[in-house]
Amino acid sequence: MIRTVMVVEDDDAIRMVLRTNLEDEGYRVLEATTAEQGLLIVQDEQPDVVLVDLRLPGIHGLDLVRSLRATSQVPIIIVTAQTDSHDVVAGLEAGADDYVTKPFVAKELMARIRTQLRRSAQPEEGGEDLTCGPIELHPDTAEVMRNGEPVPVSRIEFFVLAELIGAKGRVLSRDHLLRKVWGYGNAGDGRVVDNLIYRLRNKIEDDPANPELLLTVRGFGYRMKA
Amino acid sequence: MIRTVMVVEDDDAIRMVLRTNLEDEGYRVLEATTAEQGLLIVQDEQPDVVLVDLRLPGIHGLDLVRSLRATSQVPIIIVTAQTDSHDVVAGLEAGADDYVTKPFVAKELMARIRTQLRRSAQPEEGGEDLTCGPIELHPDTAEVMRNGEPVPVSRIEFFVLAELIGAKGRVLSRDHLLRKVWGYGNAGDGRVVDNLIYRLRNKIEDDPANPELLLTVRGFGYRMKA
DNA sequence: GGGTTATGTCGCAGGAGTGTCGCAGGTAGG
DNA sequence: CCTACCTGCGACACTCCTGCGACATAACCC
Repeated sequence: MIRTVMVVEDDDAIRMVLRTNLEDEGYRVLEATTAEQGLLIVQDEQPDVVLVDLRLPGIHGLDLVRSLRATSQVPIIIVTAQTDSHDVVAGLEAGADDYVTKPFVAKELMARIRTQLRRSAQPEEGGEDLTCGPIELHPDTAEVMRNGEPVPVSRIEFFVLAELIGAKGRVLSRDHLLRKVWGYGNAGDGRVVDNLIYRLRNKIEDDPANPELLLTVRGFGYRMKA
Repeated sequence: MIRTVMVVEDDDAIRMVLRTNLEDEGYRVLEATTAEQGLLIVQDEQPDVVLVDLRLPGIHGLDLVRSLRATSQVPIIIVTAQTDSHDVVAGLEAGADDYVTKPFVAKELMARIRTQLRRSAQPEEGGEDLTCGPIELHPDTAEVMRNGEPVPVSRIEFFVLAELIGAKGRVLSRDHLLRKVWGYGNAGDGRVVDNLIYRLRNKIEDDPANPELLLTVRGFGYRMKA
Protein backbone atom coordinates (compact mmCIF):
# COMPACT_ATOMS: atom_id res chain seq x y z
CA MET A 1 0.00 0.00 0.00
CA ILE A 2 1.65 3.16 -1.19
CA ARG A 3 0.65 6.21 0.79
CA THR A 4 0.67 9.68 -0.66
CA VAL A 5 1.62 12.81 1.23
CA MET A 6 0.80 16.27 -0.06
CA VAL A 7 3.16 19.08 0.91
CA VAL A 8 1.91 22.66 0.61
CA GLU A 9 4.94 24.79 1.35
CA ASP A 10 6.41 27.75 -0.50
CA ASP A 11 9.92 27.56 0.94
CA ASP A 12 11.99 25.56 -1.53
CA ALA A 13 14.54 24.38 0.98
CA ILE A 14 12.01 23.10 3.48
CA ARG A 15 9.94 21.49 0.78
CA MET A 16 13.00 19.70 -0.49
CA VAL A 17 13.89 18.39 2.93
CA LEU A 18 10.36 17.18 3.43
CA ARG A 19 10.33 15.48 0.06
CA THR A 20 13.51 13.54 0.63
CA ASN A 21 12.48 12.47 4.09
CA LEU A 22 9.07 11.40 2.98
CA GLU A 23 10.41 9.50 0.02
CA ASP A 24 12.87 7.75 2.28
CA GLU A 25 9.91 6.64 4.33
CA GLY A 26 8.37 5.18 1.21
CA TYR A 27 5.69 7.73 0.56
CA ARG A 28 4.70 9.19 -2.75
CA VAL A 29 5.03 12.95 -2.49
CA LEU A 30 2.95 15.66 -4.10
CA GLU A 31 4.02 19.28 -3.86
CA ALA A 32 2.34 22.65 -4.10
CA THR A 33 3.65 26.12 -3.34
CA THR A 34 0.34 27.94 -3.04
CA ALA A 35 -2.98 27.25 -1.37
CA GLU A 36 -4.85 27.35 -4.68
CA GLN A 37 -2.57 24.84 -6.29
CA GLY A 38 -2.68 22.69 -3.19
CA LEU A 39 -6.45 22.59 -3.14
CA LEU A 40 -6.63 21.53 -6.76
CA ILE A 41 -4.12 18.77 -6.38
CA VAL A 42 -5.69 17.45 -3.19
CA GLN A 43 -9.05 17.21 -4.91
CA ASP A 44 -7.52 15.53 -7.90
CA GLU A 45 -5.18 13.15 -6.14
CA GLN A 46 -6.79 12.52 -2.79
CA PRO A 47 -3.60 12.07 -0.81
CA ASP A 48 -3.54 10.23 2.49
CA VAL A 49 -2.11 13.14 4.48
CA VAL A 50 -1.67 16.86 3.82
CA LEU A 51 1.09 19.01 5.30
CA VAL A 52 0.24 22.71 5.21
CA ASP A 53 2.52 25.61 5.94
CA LEU A 54 0.35 28.33 7.41
CA ARG A 55 2.48 31.12 5.97
CA LEU A 56 1.77 30.90 2.29
CA PRO A 57 1.88 33.59 -0.38
CA GLY A 58 -1.61 34.76 -1.31
CA ILE A 59 -4.32 32.79 0.42
CA HIS A 60 -3.41 32.00 3.98
CA GLY A 61 -2.87 28.40 4.94
CA LEU A 62 -5.67 28.68 7.42
CA ASP A 63 -8.19 29.14 4.64
CA LEU A 64 -6.75 26.15 2.86
CA VAL A 65 -7.32 24.08 5.98
CA ARG A 66 -10.95 25.19 6.09
CA SER A 67 -11.47 24.50 2.40
CA LEU A 68 -9.98 21.05 2.72
CA ARG A 69 -11.94 20.21 5.81
CA ALA A 70 -15.15 21.36 4.12
CA THR A 71 -14.88 18.67 1.51
CA SER A 72 -12.62 15.98 2.86
CA GLN A 73 -11.67 13.93 5.89
CA VAL A 74 -8.01 13.83 4.91
CA PRO A 75 -5.69 14.23 7.92
CA ILE A 76 -4.10 17.68 7.95
CA ILE A 77 -0.88 18.53 9.72
CA ILE A 78 0.05 22.18 10.13
CA VAL A 79 3.64 23.33 9.78
CA THR A 80 4.31 26.73 11.29
CA ALA A 81 6.94 28.95 12.86
CA GLN A 82 7.39 28.57 16.56
CA THR A 83 6.29 32.13 17.18
CA ASP A 84 2.83 31.78 15.70
CA SER A 85 1.27 29.94 18.57
CA HIS A 86 -2.11 31.60 18.10
CA ASP A 87 -2.07 30.46 14.49
CA VAL A 88 -1.71 26.91 15.70
CA VAL A 89 -4.82 27.23 17.82
CA ALA A 90 -6.72 28.76 14.92
CA GLY A 91 -5.47 26.00 12.67
CA LEU A 92 -6.63 23.24 14.94
CA GLU A 93 -9.99 24.96 15.28
CA ALA A 94 -10.18 25.20 11.51
CA GLY A 95 -9.98 21.45 11.37
CA ALA A 96 -6.32 20.49 11.33
CA ASP A 97 -5.42 17.27 13.11
CA ASP A 98 -1.94 18.01 14.38
CA TYR A 99 0.86 20.52 14.09
CA VAL A 100 4.64 20.82 14.18
CA THR A 101 6.63 24.00 14.64
CA LYS A 102 9.65 25.02 12.63
CA PRO A 103 12.36 24.21 13.13
CA PHE A 104 11.05 20.68 13.38
CA VAL A 105 12.84 17.41 13.74
CA ALA A 106 12.18 15.37 10.65
CA LYS A 107 11.82 12.14 12.56
CA GLU A 108 9.15 13.61 14.74
CA LEU A 109 7.18 14.79 11.75
CA MET A 110 7.46 11.36 10.18
CA ALA A 111 6.16 9.83 13.38
CA ARG A 112 3.19 12.17 13.40
CA ILE A 113 2.39 11.34 9.82
CA ARG A 114 2.41 7.68 10.71
CA THR A 115 0.10 8.43 13.60
CA GLN A 116 -2.35 10.23 11.36
CA LEU A 117 -2.25 7.42 8.86
CA ARG A 118 -2.93 4.92 11.57
CA ARG A 119 -5.82 7.04 12.75
CA SER A 120 -7.35 7.55 9.31
CA ALA A 121 -6.67 3.95 9.18
CA GLN A 122 -7.57 1.30 6.96
CA PRO A 123 -7.47 -1.04 9.93
CA GLU A 124 -5.25 -3.42 8.00
CA GLU A 125 -1.52 -3.57 7.44
CA GLY A 126 0.42 -4.05 10.59
CA GLY A 127 3.86 -3.91 9.05
CA GLU A 128 2.31 -4.33 5.67
CA ASP A 129 2.07 -7.95 4.86
CA LEU A 130 1.87 -7.70 1.10
CA THR A 131 0.79 -11.21 0.38
CA CYS A 132 -1.87 -12.71 -1.82
CA GLY A 133 -1.98 -16.46 -2.16
CA PRO A 134 1.37 -17.62 -3.57
CA ILE A 135 2.43 -14.03 -4.26
CA GLU A 136 4.58 -12.14 -1.82
CA LEU A 137 5.92 -8.60 -2.08
CA HIS A 138 9.05 -7.41 -0.32
CA PRO A 139 9.20 -3.62 -0.30
CA ASP A 140 12.70 -3.70 1.20
CA THR A 141 14.22 -5.41 -1.74
CA ALA A 142 11.62 -4.45 -4.35
CA GLU A 143 11.21 -8.13 -5.08
CA VAL A 144 8.17 -10.21 -5.92
CA MET A 145 8.11 -13.85 -4.89
CA ARG A 146 5.84 -16.52 -6.29
CA ASN A 147 5.81 -19.74 -4.33
CA GLY A 148 9.08 -18.56 -2.85
CA GLU A 149 10.69 -18.04 -6.24
CA PRO A 150 11.65 -14.53 -7.27
CA VAL A 151 9.69 -13.14 -10.21
CA PRO A 152 11.30 -10.33 -12.16
CA VAL A 153 8.92 -7.39 -12.44
CA SER A 154 9.48 -3.83 -13.52
CA ARG A 155 9.14 -0.80 -11.32
CA ILE A 156 5.62 0.05 -12.44
CA GLU A 157 4.48 -3.53 -12.28
CA PHE A 158 5.72 -3.69 -8.73
CA PHE A 159 3.79 -0.62 -7.67
CA VAL A 160 0.59 -1.73 -9.36
CA LEU A 161 0.81 -5.10 -7.66
CA ALA A 162 1.49 -3.43 -4.33
CA GLU A 163 -1.51 -1.20 -4.75
CA LEU A 164 -3.76 -4.08 -5.69
CA ILE A 165 -2.62 -6.37 -2.91
CA GLY A 166 -2.80 -3.49 -0.45
CA ALA A 167 -6.43 -3.03 -1.42
CA LYS A 168 -7.08 -6.54 -0.12
CA GLY A 169 -9.59 -7.66 -2.69
CA ARG A 170 -11.33 -4.37 -3.24
CA VAL A 171 -11.83 -3.30 -6.84
CA LEU A 172 -9.51 -0.56 -8.07
CA SER A 173 -10.54 1.41 -11.13
CA ARG A 174 -8.16 2.12 -13.97
CA ASP A 175 -8.39 5.75 -12.98
CA HIS A 176 -7.42 5.00 -9.41
CA LEU A 177 -4.39 3.03 -10.52
CA LEU A 178 -3.38 5.71 -12.98
CA ARG A 179 -3.43 8.32 -10.25
CA LYS A 180 -1.82 6.22 -7.54
CA VAL A 181 0.90 4.59 -9.58
CA TRP A 182 1.48 6.65 -12.69
CA GLY A 183 0.94 9.82 -10.73
CA TYR A 184 -0.30 13.28 -11.14
CA GLY A 185 -0.37 14.73 -14.64
CA ASN A 186 -0.62 11.46 -16.47
CA ALA A 187 -4.08 11.71 -17.94
CA GLY A 188 -3.04 9.05 -20.42
CA ASP A 189 -4.98 6.26 -21.97
CA GLY A 190 -6.65 3.89 -19.56
CA ARG A 191 -5.60 1.04 -21.79
CA VAL A 192 -2.11 1.42 -20.41
CA VAL A 193 -3.45 -0.23 -17.29
CA ASP A 194 -4.95 -3.11 -19.26
CA ASN A 195 -1.62 -3.72 -20.87
CA LEU A 196 0.17 -3.74 -17.59
CA ILE A 197 -2.34 -6.14 -16.07
CA TYR A 198 -1.84 -8.42 -19.02
CA ARG A 199 1.89 -8.42 -18.51
CA LEU A 200 1.53 -8.94 -14.79
CA ARG A 201 -0.72 -11.93 -15.35
CA ASN A 202 1.87 -13.49 -17.59
CA LYS A 203 4.29 -13.28 -14.70
CA ILE A 204 2.21 -14.31 -11.72
CA GLU A 205 -0.62 -16.49 -13.01
CA ASP A 206 -0.38 -20.19 -13.75
CA ASP A 207 -2.73 -19.75 -16.68
CA PRO A 208 -2.69 -16.09 -17.70
CA ALA A 209 -5.74 -16.55 -19.92
CA ASN A 210 -7.77 -17.74 -16.92
CA PRO A 211 -6.55 -15.59 -14.08
CA GLU A 212 -7.17 -16.80 -10.54
CA LEU A 213 -5.36 -14.09 -8.63
CA LEU A 214 -5.59 -10.88 -10.59
CA LEU A 215 -9.26 -10.64 -11.53
CA THR A 216 -11.16 -8.42 -13.93
CA VAL A 217 -14.31 -6.73 -12.73
CA ARG A 218 -15.95 -5.74 -15.92
CA GLY A 219 -16.98 -2.12 -16.03
CA PHE A 220 -15.11 -1.28 -12.83
CA GLY A 221 -11.49 -2.32 -12.91
CA TYR A 222 -9.31 -4.98 -11.33
CA ARG A 223 -8.92 -6.63 -7.98
CA MET A 224 -6.89 -9.35 -6.32
CA LYS A 225 -8.45 -12.57 -5.17
CA ALA A 226 -9.63 -12.06 -1.60
CA MET B 1 29.57 2.46 12.53
CA ILE B 2 30.33 5.59 10.60
CA ARG B 3 29.73 8.73 12.62
CA THR B 4 28.77 12.02 11.06
CA VAL B 5 30.06 15.39 12.18
CA MET B 6 28.43 18.62 11.12
CA VAL B 7 30.65 21.68 10.79
CA VAL B 8 29.02 25.12 10.80
CA GLU B 9 31.83 27.50 9.97
CA ASP B 10 32.05 30.33 7.47
CA ASP B 11 35.83 30.53 7.23
CA ASP B 12 36.84 28.41 4.27
CA ALA B 13 40.32 27.67 5.51
CA ILE B 14 39.25 26.52 8.95
CA ARG B 15 36.40 24.48 7.55
CA MET B 16 38.78 22.76 5.20
CA VAL B 17 41.18 21.93 8.00
CA LEU B 18 38.37 20.55 10.08
CA ARG B 19 37.09 18.50 7.19
CA THR B 20 40.39 16.87 6.46
CA ASN B 21 41.07 16.15 10.09
CA LEU B 22 37.66 14.72 10.69
CA GLU B 23 37.84 12.58 7.61
CA ASP B 24 41.22 11.34 8.68
CA GLU B 25 39.55 10.20 11.86
CA GLY B 26 37.05 8.29 9.81
CA TYR B 27 34.07 10.57 10.19
CA ARG B 28 31.67 11.61 7.53
CA VAL B 29 31.65 15.40 7.38
CA LEU B 30 28.79 17.76 6.60
CA GLU B 31 29.44 21.44 6.09
CA ALA B 32 27.47 24.64 6.34
CA THR B 33 28.57 28.25 6.23
CA THR B 34 25.51 29.87 7.80
CA ALA B 35 23.29 29.11 10.75
CA GLU B 36 20.21 28.73 8.57
CA GLN B 37 21.87 26.23 6.29
CA GLY B 38 23.30 24.42 9.27
CA LEU B 39 19.93 24.05 10.90
CA LEU B 40 18.40 22.58 7.76
CA ILE B 41 21.19 20.12 7.27
CA VAL B 42 21.15 19.00 10.88
CA GLN B 43 17.47 18.28 10.63
CA ASP B 44 17.90 16.47 7.38
CA GLU B 45 20.93 14.43 8.23
CA GLN B 46 20.87 14.12 12.00
CA PRO B 47 24.62 14.09 12.52
CA ASP B 48 26.17 12.63 15.64
CA VAL B 49 28.01 15.81 16.63
CA VAL B 50 27.76 19.46 15.61
CA LEU B 51 30.64 21.92 15.61
CA VAL B 52 29.48 25.53 15.65
CA ASP B 53 31.55 28.63 15.12
CA LEU B 54 29.94 31.38 17.19
CA ARG B 55 30.95 34.12 14.74
CA LEU B 56 28.75 33.47 11.78
CA PRO B 57 27.42 35.88 9.16
CA GLY B 58 23.77 36.72 9.73
CA ILE B 59 22.28 34.76 12.57
CA HIS B 60 24.70 34.39 15.44
CA GLY B 61 25.97 30.97 16.31
CA LEU B 62 24.48 31.33 19.75
CA ASP B 63 20.99 31.33 18.28
CA LEU B 64 21.82 28.26 16.26
CA VAL B 65 22.84 26.51 19.45
CA ARG B 66 19.51 27.39 21.01
CA SER B 67 17.55 26.27 17.97
CA LEU B 68 19.37 22.99 17.87
CA ARG B 69 18.98 22.38 21.55
CA ALA B 70 15.27 23.16 21.32
CA THR B 71 14.62 20.19 19.12
CA SER B 72 17.53 17.82 19.46
CA GLN B 73 19.88 16.13 21.90
CA VAL B 74 22.79 16.18 19.48
CA PRO B 75 26.09 17.03 21.18
CA ILE B 76 27.21 20.55 20.30
CA ILE B 77 30.79 21.78 20.45
CA ILE B 78 31.46 25.48 20.17
CA VAL B 79 34.42 26.82 18.23
CA THR B 80 35.36 30.37 19.06
CA ALA B 81 38.19 32.88 19.24
CA GLN B 82 40.18 32.95 22.43
CA THR B 83 39.14 36.51 23.15
CA ASP B 84 35.43 35.80 23.35
CA SER B 85 35.45 34.12 26.70
CA HIS B 86 32.07 35.52 27.65
CA ASP B 87 30.63 34.04 24.47
CA VAL B 88 31.79 30.67 25.61
CA VAL B 89 29.85 31.02 28.83
CA ALA B 90 26.75 32.13 26.94
CA GLY B 91 27.19 29.23 24.56
CA LEU B 92 27.37 26.65 27.29
CA GLU B 93 24.33 28.18 28.93
CA ALA B 94 22.52 28.02 25.60
CA GLY B 95 22.99 24.30 25.64
CA ALA B 96 26.38 23.56 24.10
CA ASP B 97 28.25 20.62 25.55
CA ASP B 98 31.85 21.70 25.15
CA TYR B 99 34.04 24.29 23.47
CA VAL B 100 37.44 24.84 21.91
CA THR B 101 39.13 28.15 21.22
CA LYS B 102 40.91 29.12 18.05
CA PRO B 103 43.62 28.53 17.29
CA PHE B 104 42.90 25.00 18.37
CA VAL B 105 44.95 21.91 18.16
CA ALA B 106 43.24 19.53 15.83
CA LYS B 107 44.06 16.49 17.91
CA GLU B 108 42.44 18.02 20.93
CA LEU B 109 39.27 18.75 19.05
CA MET B 110 39.21 15.20 17.76
CA ALA B 111 39.55 13.94 21.30
CA ARG B 112 36.65 16.09 22.45
CA ILE B 113 34.51 14.83 19.63
CA ARG B 114 35.28 11.29 20.66
CA THR B 115 34.29 12.19 24.20
CA GLN B 116 30.97 13.59 23.09
CA LEU B 117 30.30 10.56 20.97
CA ARG B 118 31.02 8.27 23.89
CA ARG B 119 28.64 10.32 25.97
CA SER B 120 25.78 10.33 23.45
CA ALA B 121 26.56 6.68 22.92
CA GLN B 122 23.92 4.77 21.15
CA PRO B 123 23.81 1.75 23.39
CA GLU B 124 23.02 -0.40 20.39
CA GLU B 125 25.19 -1.76 17.67
CA GLY B 126 28.54 -2.17 19.28
CA GLY B 127 30.74 -2.13 16.24
CA GLU B 128 28.11 -3.30 13.81
CA ASP B 129 29.18 -6.34 11.94
CA LEU B 130 29.73 -5.01 8.43
CA THR B 131 29.93 -8.29 6.63
CA CYS B 132 28.38 -9.59 3.47
CA GLY B 133 29.44 -12.99 2.22
CA PRO B 134 33.19 -12.92 1.61
CA ILE B 135 33.32 -9.16 2.13
CA GLU B 136 34.27 -7.70 5.46
CA LEU B 137 34.53 -4.05 6.45
CA HIS B 138 36.70 -2.73 9.25
CA PRO B 139 35.56 0.77 10.09
CA ASP B 140 38.47 1.22 12.46
CA THR B 141 41.06 0.86 9.77
CA ALA B 142 38.90 1.76 6.77
CA GLU B 143 39.90 -1.54 5.26
CA VAL B 144 37.91 -3.91 3.14
CA MET B 145 38.70 -7.60 3.24
CA ARG B 146 37.66 -10.14 0.65
CA ASN B 147 38.12 -13.74 1.68
CA GLY B 148 40.51 -12.42 4.27
CA GLU B 149 42.60 -10.58 1.71
CA PRO B 150 42.72 -6.78 1.89
CA VAL B 151 41.14 -4.99 -1.05
CA PRO B 152 42.26 -1.43 -1.72
CA VAL B 153 39.24 0.84 -1.95
CA SER B 154 39.00 4.60 -1.93
CA ARG B 155 37.26 6.63 0.74
CA ILE B 156 34.03 7.06 -1.14
CA GLU B 157 33.97 3.46 -2.20
CA PHE B 158 34.35 2.48 1.41
CA PHE B 159 31.46 4.63 2.54
CA VAL B 160 29.17 3.42 -0.21
CA LEU B 161 29.96 -0.16 0.62
CA ALA B 162 29.39 0.50 4.30
CA GLU B 163 26.03 2.09 3.58
CA LEU B 164 24.98 -0.79 1.37
CA ILE B 165 26.09 -3.51 3.74
CA GLY B 166 24.53 -1.64 6.63
CA ALA B 167 21.24 -1.72 4.77
CA LYS B 168 21.33 -5.51 5.01
CA GLY B 169 19.89 -6.35 1.63
CA ARG B 170 17.45 -3.48 1.35
CA VAL B 171 17.47 -1.49 -1.87
CA LEU B 172 19.10 1.91 -1.68
CA SER B 173 18.25 4.45 -4.34
CA ARG B 174 20.90 6.52 -6.08
CA ASP B 175 19.41 9.51 -4.37
CA HIS B 176 19.73 7.92 -0.97
CA LEU B 177 23.38 7.10 -1.57
CA LEU B 178 24.10 10.56 -2.92
CA ARG B 179 22.73 12.16 0.20
CA LYS B 180 24.18 9.70 2.68
CA VAL B 181 27.64 9.38 1.22
CA TRP B 182 28.32 12.38 -0.97
CA GLY B 183 26.41 14.60 1.40
CA TYR B 184 23.99 17.40 1.43
CA GLY B 185 23.96 19.82 -1.49
CA ASN B 186 25.34 17.44 -4.03
CA ALA B 187 22.37 17.28 -6.34
CA GLY B 188 24.81 16.15 -9.00
CA ASP B 189 24.48 13.57 -11.64
CA GLY B 190 23.10 10.29 -10.39
CA ARG B 191 25.43 8.55 -12.79
CA VAL B 192 28.23 9.18 -10.37
CA VAL B 193 26.72 6.41 -8.31
CA ASP B 194 26.62 4.04 -11.26
CA ASN B 195 30.25 4.67 -11.91
CA LEU B 196 31.20 4.02 -8.35
CA ILE B 197 29.21 0.81 -8.29
CA TYR B 198 30.99 -0.27 -11.44
CA ARG B 199 34.35 0.35 -9.84
CA LEU B 200 33.34 -1.35 -6.64
CA ARG B 201 32.24 -4.40 -8.56
CA ASN B 202 35.58 -4.61 -10.25
CA LYS B 203 37.13 -4.84 -6.82
CA ILE B 204 34.84 -7.12 -4.91
CA GLU B 205 33.12 -9.34 -7.47
CA ASP B 206 34.56 -12.50 -8.98
CA ASP B 207 32.88 -11.68 -12.27
CA PRO B 208 32.09 -7.96 -12.29
CA ALA B 209 29.86 -8.34 -15.33
CA ASN B 210 27.68 -10.83 -13.45
CA PRO B 211 27.58 -9.47 -9.94
CA GLU B 212 26.56 -11.80 -7.15
CA LEU B 213 27.04 -9.51 -4.18
CA LEU B 214 26.33 -5.97 -5.30
CA LEU B 215 23.08 -6.26 -7.19
CA THR B 216 21.19 -3.88 -9.44
CA VAL B 217 17.49 -3.48 -8.88
CA ARG B 218 16.38 -1.86 -12.06
CA GLY B 219 14.25 1.20 -11.49
CA PHE B 220 15.06 1.30 -7.78
CA GLY B 221 18.77 1.30 -7.09
CA TYR B 222 21.31 -1.12 -5.67
CA ARG B 223 21.44 -3.60 -2.84
CA MET B 224 23.73 -6.19 -1.37
CA LYS B 225 22.95 -9.85 -1.53
CA ALA B 226 20.92 -10.75 1.52
C1' DG C 1 -28.65 -13.18 -33.37
C1' DG C 2 -26.59 -8.71 -34.47
C1' DG C 3 -24.60 -4.72 -32.89
C1' DT C 4 -21.94 -2.49 -29.39
C1' DT C 5 -18.79 -1.96 -25.81
C1' DA C 6 -15.19 -3.68 -22.73
C1' DT C 7 -11.28 -6.30 -22.31
C1' DG C 8 -7.48 -9.61 -23.89
C1' DT C 9 -3.56 -10.26 -26.82
C1' DC C 10 0.55 -9.13 -29.00
C1' DG C 11 4.13 -6.82 -31.81
C1' DC C 12 6.67 -2.61 -32.46
C1' DA C 13 9.37 1.56 -31.94
C1' DG C 14 11.00 4.95 -29.09
C1' DG C 15 12.94 5.78 -24.83
C1' DA C 16 14.54 5.21 -20.23
C1' DG C 17 17.86 2.82 -17.24
C1' DT C 18 22.18 0.82 -16.73
C1' DG C 19 27.01 -1.04 -17.87
C1' DT C 20 31.35 0.13 -19.61
C1' DC C 21 35.36 2.73 -20.25
C1' DG C 22 38.49 6.50 -21.27
C1' DC C 23 39.75 11.25 -20.11
C1' DA C 24 41.24 15.16 -17.42
C1' DG C 25 41.46 17.94 -13.45
C1' DG C 26 42.32 17.57 -8.69
C1' DT C 27 44.57 15.84 -4.54
C1' DA C 28 47.64 13.36 -1.60
C1' DG C 29 51.95 11.67 -0.85
C1' DG C 30 56.67 11.33 -1.87
C1' DC D 1 58.18 19.04 -8.44
C1' DC D 2 56.49 14.60 -9.71
C1' DT D 3 53.77 10.66 -9.55
C1' DA D 4 49.99 7.88 -8.66
C1' DC D 5 45.53 7.65 -7.62
C1' DC D 6 40.94 9.31 -7.09
C1' DT D 7 36.78 11.11 -8.96
C1' DG D 8 33.38 13.31 -11.66
C1' DC D 9 32.05 13.51 -16.30
C1' DG D 10 30.65 12.30 -20.85
C1' DA D 11 30.15 9.11 -24.66
C1' DC D 12 28.55 4.96 -26.42
C1' DA D 13 26.36 0.38 -26.29
C1' DC D 14 22.96 -2.46 -24.90
C1' DT D 15 19.04 -4.23 -22.45
C1' DC D 16 14.62 -3.83 -20.98
C1' DC D 17 10.58 -1.22 -20.31
C1' DT D 18 6.44 0.95 -21.85
C1' DG D 19 2.94 3.34 -24.28
C1' DC D 20 0.52 2.70 -28.38
C1' DG D 21 -2.12 0.77 -32.00
C1' DA D 22 -4.34 -2.96 -34.22
C1' DC D 23 -6.96 -6.84 -34.10
C1' DA D 24 -9.27 -10.74 -31.59
C1' DT D 25 -12.35 -12.19 -28.21
C1' DA D 26 -15.73 -11.97 -24.68
C1' DA D 27 -19.60 -9.77 -22.31
C1' DC D 28 -23.63 -7.05 -22.57
C1' DC D 29 -27.95 -5.03 -24.58
C1' DC D 30 -31.74 -4.93 -27.55
